[in-house]
Order: sequence, then structure tokens, then C-alpha cells
Amino acid sequence: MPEPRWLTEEEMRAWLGYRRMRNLMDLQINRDLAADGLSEQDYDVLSQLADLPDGRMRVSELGTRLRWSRSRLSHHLTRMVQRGLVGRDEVPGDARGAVAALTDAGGEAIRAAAPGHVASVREHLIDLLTPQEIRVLGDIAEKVLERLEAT
Amino acid sequence: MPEPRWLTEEEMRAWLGYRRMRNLMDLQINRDLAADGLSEQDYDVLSQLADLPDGRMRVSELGTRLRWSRSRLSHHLTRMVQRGLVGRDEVPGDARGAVAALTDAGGEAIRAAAPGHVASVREHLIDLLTPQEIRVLGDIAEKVLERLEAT
DNA sequence: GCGGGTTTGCTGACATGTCAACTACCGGTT
DNA sequence: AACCGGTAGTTGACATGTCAGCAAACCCGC
Repeated sequence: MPEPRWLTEEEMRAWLGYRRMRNLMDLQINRDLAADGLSEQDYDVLSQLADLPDGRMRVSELGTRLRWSRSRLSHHLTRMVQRGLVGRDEVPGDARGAVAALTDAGGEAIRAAAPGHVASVREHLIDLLTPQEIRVLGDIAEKVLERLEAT
Repeated sequence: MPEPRWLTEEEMRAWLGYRRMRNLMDLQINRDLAADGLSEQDYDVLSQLADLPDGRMRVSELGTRLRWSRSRLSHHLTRMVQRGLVGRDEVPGDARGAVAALTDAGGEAIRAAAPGHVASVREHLIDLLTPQEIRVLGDIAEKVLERLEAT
């Protein structure tokens, strides 16, 4: 085996920085959101549903949009159902399927949490960056995801 | 309360992209590393220790460098000790303290995993980016961490 | 040399997410 | 009408990490 191409100093800075940012920033943003009784995962699910007029989405569609594994979504919906944030309904015409449906409590929860969450994301990330940095961050994510989602 | 400053389209792209990148890329890199029997967390701990001539580091120092909580580190060291990757020794002169010490098995494990891990990080992130993007990613992480670590 | 605040680390309860195995169903074939 | 590969979703075992609370040891001024 040839000697691997180790990371340069610049590359190491980016990689370690990314990992540390992920540890600390996500933790802090989650803490802020937890003050409203939601996790970021709850928020992700609720905001998908809240975007729809009827607040209902096929579970498989939800999984595709969030890029979550089936199992992750299933476990998480179970927890959210228990807390009354969403409901699980059957799909007419496909007995395998399920639909996640926003409840009144779920809609209320995300309406209450949204302003604080946006403020937290701004405070800990977006407002610290220049427009150029924001654009590049979007570019980076796009490239990485494109590669991973390539069939 | 005034209307919150919602995210613009560009900002939303960066934020959601970051979250998705984090979900998928980290999962894939972890999978690759798991083929060598380590998690990324294991790798982080082991590489800190392997950088030292004697492979020994005070637990508090390790926590500071990794930016891990005490509890996280304590739990993780317990698991690594059980697997024989590190040892836990007492600190002469401070009976509260503990030292994490790289074992032979631990040193062997990281030597074996390192080339594949670097390749994985390159494949899924670094080699997809331009030098400028790598630099900006480092800048972003630096800004975010500076804010979070401000005492 | 003692009290009180600080530091260090561990633990238990709980939330989250992975993987792999499983159930059930759909739809087109034979 | 039985079959069969693919799809939808659930579940159980396990790994990881958070928080809160605890215990022991340290240090410093009195």
C-alpha cells in the first residue's frame, strides 16, 4: 500500500474545525431550542409538516425530504406521537403506508419556537459570517451531498 | 415582540445544507471507519494520545483539547478501557485526577485505521473542494468557535 | 489546621440514532 | 391464482451523548 496522502495543515484546520463546530454549535443551538420544549429533530419534522396546507405528509416522503433513515424517522415519530406533536394515520389505497399529521399542539409548538430558533441560528452561525462565507458554505454542502446522493 | 428576521434564501440554503451534510457525510465517514473497528470518537481520543511520545494524557487536558464535556469523556473512556484501547491510571500528586494511557492495542488500532480514515475524509469532503473552499470552511469554523468559546 | 468554594471525575436516567431483522403489502409475471 | 422482487414501516439490541447530581480532593485565606 502506498503512503496515504495525509492532510495538509490547511486541510486539517478545515476538518478539525468542522468537527469542533459541529460539536459545540449544534449543542448550543439545541440547548436554545430545548428551552421551548423541542429538539432540532422535532423542529425539522414539524417545519416540514407546517409548510403544507393540511399538515399531512406521507412518511416516506418526509424521510426523503429530511434525508433520514426509515428507522430513524420511525423511532422519532413514535416519540413525537407519544408527546402529542403529530399523529400517525393510515394511507387510503396503500395498507403499508403511513401519514404523519400535524396536531394542534404540534402546530402551536413550532409557531412558539420558530422566532427563538431563527435567532439562535443567526446568533451562533449566520450573523457571524459574511455573505460570501454563507454562499461558500452552501456550495460546500451542495457538493458533498451531490456526491453522497449520487445513485 | 418584533417580527423575527427570518432567514433569506441564501442563508436557508447554507443552514439546511450544513445540517444535511452533517447527517449524511458524518454517517458515511463513520461507517468507513467502523470497518476498522473504531468510531470517530475513538479515533479522536486515540490520535490525541498517539501524538505524545509516552501516549499518556491527563483526562482534563484531553477534554479541553477535544472540547468534550467531562461526562462525555468519562463515559467514552469507560467504553474504551473495556475494549482495551486505553488504560486509566492514577495521577501522582492529585488523587482526584486520572490519566488516559494508550495501550499497545490502541496504538495498533489507530495505526491500522489512519490511512483508511484519511482516505475517507478526502473522498467525502476535502477532495471535493477547491483550496479556497477549504480555507473558507476553516474560517467559518474559527469564527463560530471563537464566539462559543469566548469566556 | 479548618472551613468553604472550586476542580476533577464518575454515575444514573434518559434521548437519540445505527444496524439488522422482520412483517406486511404492492404489482407485475407466469 | 400462486409467485417474487421491491417497497413501507416497525422493532429490538446496542452505542453514544446530554444533563443533573454526587463524592472526593485541592487550595487559599483566616
